[in-house]
Amino acid sequence: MKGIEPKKTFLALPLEKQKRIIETAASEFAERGFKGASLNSIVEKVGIAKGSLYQYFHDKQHLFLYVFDYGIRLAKGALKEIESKEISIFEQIRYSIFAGFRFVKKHPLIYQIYLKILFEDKVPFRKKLIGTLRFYSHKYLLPLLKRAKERGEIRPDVDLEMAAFMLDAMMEKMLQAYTLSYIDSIGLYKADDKTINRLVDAWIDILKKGLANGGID
Amino acid sequence: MKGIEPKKTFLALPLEKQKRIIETAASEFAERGFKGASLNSIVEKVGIAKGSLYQYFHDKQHLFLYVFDYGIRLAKGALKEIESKEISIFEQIRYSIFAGFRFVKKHPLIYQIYLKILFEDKVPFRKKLIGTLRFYSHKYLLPLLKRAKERGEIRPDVDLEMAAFMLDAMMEKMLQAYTLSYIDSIGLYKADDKTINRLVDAWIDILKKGLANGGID
Amino acid sequence: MKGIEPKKTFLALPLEKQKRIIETAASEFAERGFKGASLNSIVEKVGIAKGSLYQYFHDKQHLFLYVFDYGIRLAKGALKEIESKEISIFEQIRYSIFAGFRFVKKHPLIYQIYLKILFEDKVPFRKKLIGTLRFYSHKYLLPLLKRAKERGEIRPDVDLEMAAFMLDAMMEKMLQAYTLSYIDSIGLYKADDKTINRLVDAWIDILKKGLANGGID
Amino acid sequence: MKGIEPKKTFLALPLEKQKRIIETAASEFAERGFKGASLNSIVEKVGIAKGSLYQYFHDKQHLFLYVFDYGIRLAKGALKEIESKEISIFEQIRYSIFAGFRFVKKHPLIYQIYLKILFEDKVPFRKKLIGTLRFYSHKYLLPLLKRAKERGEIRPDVDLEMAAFMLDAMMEKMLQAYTLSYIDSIGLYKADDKTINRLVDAWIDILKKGLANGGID
DNA sequence: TATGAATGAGAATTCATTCAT
DNA sequence: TATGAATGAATTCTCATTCAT
Repeated sequence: MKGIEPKKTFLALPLEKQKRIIETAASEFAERGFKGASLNSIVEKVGIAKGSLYQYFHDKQHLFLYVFDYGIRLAKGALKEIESKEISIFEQIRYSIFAGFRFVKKHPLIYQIYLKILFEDKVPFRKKLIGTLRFYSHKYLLPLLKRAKERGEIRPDVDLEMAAFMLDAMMEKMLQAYTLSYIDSIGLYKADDKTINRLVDAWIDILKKGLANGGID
Repeated sequence: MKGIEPKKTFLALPLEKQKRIIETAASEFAERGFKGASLNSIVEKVGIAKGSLYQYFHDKQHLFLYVFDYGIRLAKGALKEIESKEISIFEQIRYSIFAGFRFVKKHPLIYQIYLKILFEDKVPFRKKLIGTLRFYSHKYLLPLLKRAKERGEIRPDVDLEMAAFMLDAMMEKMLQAYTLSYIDSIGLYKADDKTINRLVDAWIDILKKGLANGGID
Repeated sequence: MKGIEPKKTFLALPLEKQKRIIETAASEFAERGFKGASLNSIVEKVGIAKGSLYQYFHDKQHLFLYVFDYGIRLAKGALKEIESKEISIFEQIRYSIFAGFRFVKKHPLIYQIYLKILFEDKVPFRKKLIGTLRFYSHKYLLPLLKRAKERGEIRPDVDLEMAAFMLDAMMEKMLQAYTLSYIDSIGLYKADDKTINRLVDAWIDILKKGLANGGID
Repeated sequence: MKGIEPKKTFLALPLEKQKRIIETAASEFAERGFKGASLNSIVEKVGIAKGSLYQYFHDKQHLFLYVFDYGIRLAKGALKEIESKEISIFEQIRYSIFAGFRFVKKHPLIYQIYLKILFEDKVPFRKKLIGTLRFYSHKYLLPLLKRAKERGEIRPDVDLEMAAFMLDAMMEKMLQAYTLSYIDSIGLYKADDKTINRLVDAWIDILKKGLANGGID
């Protein structure tokens, strides 16, 4: 992605300070969205002067993009490993979901920012951002499913694109439920770890029945 | 729900004027989100004085909540009819989805507000909103599924809460795909009417295989 | 000139208050130029809230243009009467100069603003402004000279455009000298009223010798 | 002039570097005026650190004054040669004008700064600048005219101070017309080279008639 | 009850100046 | 001597909210 470089002043900062700034900013964006976030509030929390932030980032948008990009890099790493595992498609899906869970547990703000931006109109670069980060997207799921079909794990008459859409929907929803419950304990679905496990198992079960060759594998 | 009552002055207004105010506000909130929406802009479009708005609603948040509540009431109405239809659970689901489509087509702003607000702002505010919407999967879908199980349309070992969650996720994602493509042609999945139809068909098909008694049809 | 209307809120103000605002703004623009003028400073001097100024004028530029236009209207009036007087061209010139003097004495800030703007690049509308207000410009002087030539007051071989340019230069310089000395008593040319009178007389004298038919009238 | 000395560190710099700094600063001041000029922008263009500029000059104002003074010295040099020429006063004037033209063509920024500053900012600042420039009409023109009168080239009854003022005004206006048309084609008087030549000729002609001994040539 | 002018806190951003290295 | 990061006051402008009429 272009135009997300911070000024070199920022990169010259002690890593500890860089991190403090990014995480404070992430927390502000996560809580208030792009428009709502206040640079005033960020500098105050970090404990630097207003002008300093502008030594580090060209403007609010650049700061946001950098924080977001930082999140993207973290997220991409989290899913990489699974693709190559020699396990059935259903196991891959299960792993992916739990990789997602681990990710939002470790970096809750990043996913929150993603959720915030998803439907905020006036983030000028919204389309680009959404395209960049769909946690379990076509790009990730469809190849997985195709290979599974070739291996005979999925019935030949299954509409793979449909299946990818369905998986995406489910996985993202689960992530949302997990995140929300994790972050502010709204507990929409009483989504504690135990319940989540049960949901995932039940879902994989239905999936198998719906997609797998020969039904109950 | 508490705190969403407008002042009495608003309810004393001619219905036509009430409607004009709500719909203008809805359009502003849909376009700019809660924080971004400008009361200035609303009163200007409606053609009333700024002070008047404060005669009708205590503050911006109250106005927003009332508009949102208004949307909820519309949505509930749209689903009422289906519950009573004497058709299989899978047909009910199909009907529900298309009812949703018709709804967002008829009241695009309402759904947009919902999307905007889904992850916006401070927790207590959001909690109230989302809590309201759980009605869909728990109060609407779960009873539907329970009755279907009783009628033997669904395998006895299916985890109904899980299934409700799954249906909810799918329907919401479809609505999102439909709405987004409808509203600003982001078209994450190129979800034109034809594609949507195909998705729904394929999905109902998988659902049947996953949930229905008799397994692989 | 377009786009110089203040908001109606401003026009609804008591005339006394309108005047106080315009004159305070004029004084600020005169002292600091367009870029340098501070709205903060203006509202503080006037004793109104920062937001109020924005109820009156769309932005800094609109405020400036209004103040400037207000000056233009004053200036145009000051020169109108002379054109029609039944006196020799040299008397008309003398009258014009003193009309200018009276004007800058009465409205010193207006002329100062004009001088400020003359060479300030970043006033976006600079070209238009300069075109609008050249105190003794071609548009004003050339017709005067043409009629004088027709009446035989000026030698037929005089290049009128050149003469207009020359008159313009002289008159404007005199105005500047007068203004500067009047405003901050720099006294570039010890340009007190007496000296100014002597300068004007001597100059008209040279002019007659240079331009008039038959030399010494 | 007091207060325009740079710090010793600046004078210790290689001449080439001094020049680069002054000319870059001149270009910035010319383009944006005193208030508008950004030290950030200057140091960036020159390629030195911001702190360094403060090693060389006490502050922004000192830098500006030094740049301006540098221009004055250049201008004085340009006029030196003419004074000693053994030609009639009218020829000297003609030469002076064209010397001025050549100067603004060679150092357009210097003259622009002069124009910018002419009426800018607080009085004491300006007083210093304009005082400096009076040298032209009083220290340069007046002696020229006195000698011409002694040589009998000018009528004995001519008010020389007045004449100096007049010449000054004309020459400045011509320079302005020339510069403005040269710099940004505002072309108040469409003052292209040809027109300028015609203006100068016509003007010298009128001057002769107005000032010269023997009157109507 | 309706109005809309007034308010002032708060937004993002700029920039001359300082100072530790 | 040279550096450039840090500062914070100042800039223009927005907007929810109040309140006198």
